[in-house]
Amino acid sequence: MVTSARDELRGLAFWADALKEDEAERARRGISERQFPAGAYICHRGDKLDSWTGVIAGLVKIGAISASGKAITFAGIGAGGWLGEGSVLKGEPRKYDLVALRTTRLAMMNRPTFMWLFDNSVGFNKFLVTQLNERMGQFIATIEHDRLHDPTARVARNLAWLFNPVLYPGLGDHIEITQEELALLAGVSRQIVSRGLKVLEEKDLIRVERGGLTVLAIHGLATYEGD
DNA sequence: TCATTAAATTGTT
DNA sequence: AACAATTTAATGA
Repeated sequence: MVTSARDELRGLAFWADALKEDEAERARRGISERQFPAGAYICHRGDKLDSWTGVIAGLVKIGAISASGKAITFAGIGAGGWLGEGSVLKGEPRKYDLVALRTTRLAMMNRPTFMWLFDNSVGFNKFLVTQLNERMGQFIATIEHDRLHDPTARVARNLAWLFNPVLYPGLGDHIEITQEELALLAGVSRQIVSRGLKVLEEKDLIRVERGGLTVLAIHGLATYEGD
């Protein structure tokens, strides 16, 4: 049976649907896979990692270390998410750290391929604009709710990010993430996550399972502000 | 298939 | 941070 480049890509990049066959072929050739063990740094701030990066399986934390030495999480990226288009577009060094929170497989598209798609593919650009716009909205919302000190609300927000249906369309309503990993994302202790998830479950926003959870009301999660 | 053991995850203090 | 309880995975009869 004949499999097109687009079919091959579809398994690891949902945006391949928006590409024409020759574009998909080019994209596939420019992508290589790498694997990182749990806890490994994928890149440090300042590195010139000029590859556009997609998460095939696993979980990646985007964060930084502030001047005062505190670790800050900007976002968590689950399977199906792509990141780094900003740094690749501008040819700049990364402005943040990437850490694999668990064993993670990444698809890395080299810069020439990325730039070629950027210059030639309408479908690819549509995807990029959507992605950038959605991320922008996410950060605005973060700033708006800057005074979110209720730890449960922070957990809720980080969860809502992971489930952003625009950024990660392939994802269902279920995700496999341990409470420990969620604690690393939200920047709170595992105990807080444990209690927080129970609160959210009581409010029928999620259903807690072992080694994962199911989201029942994504909007409620995103707007949860505590009591 | 079932029982035992080890490892991982979660709830609590 | 440490501990106990619970669930899953792995192993071998």
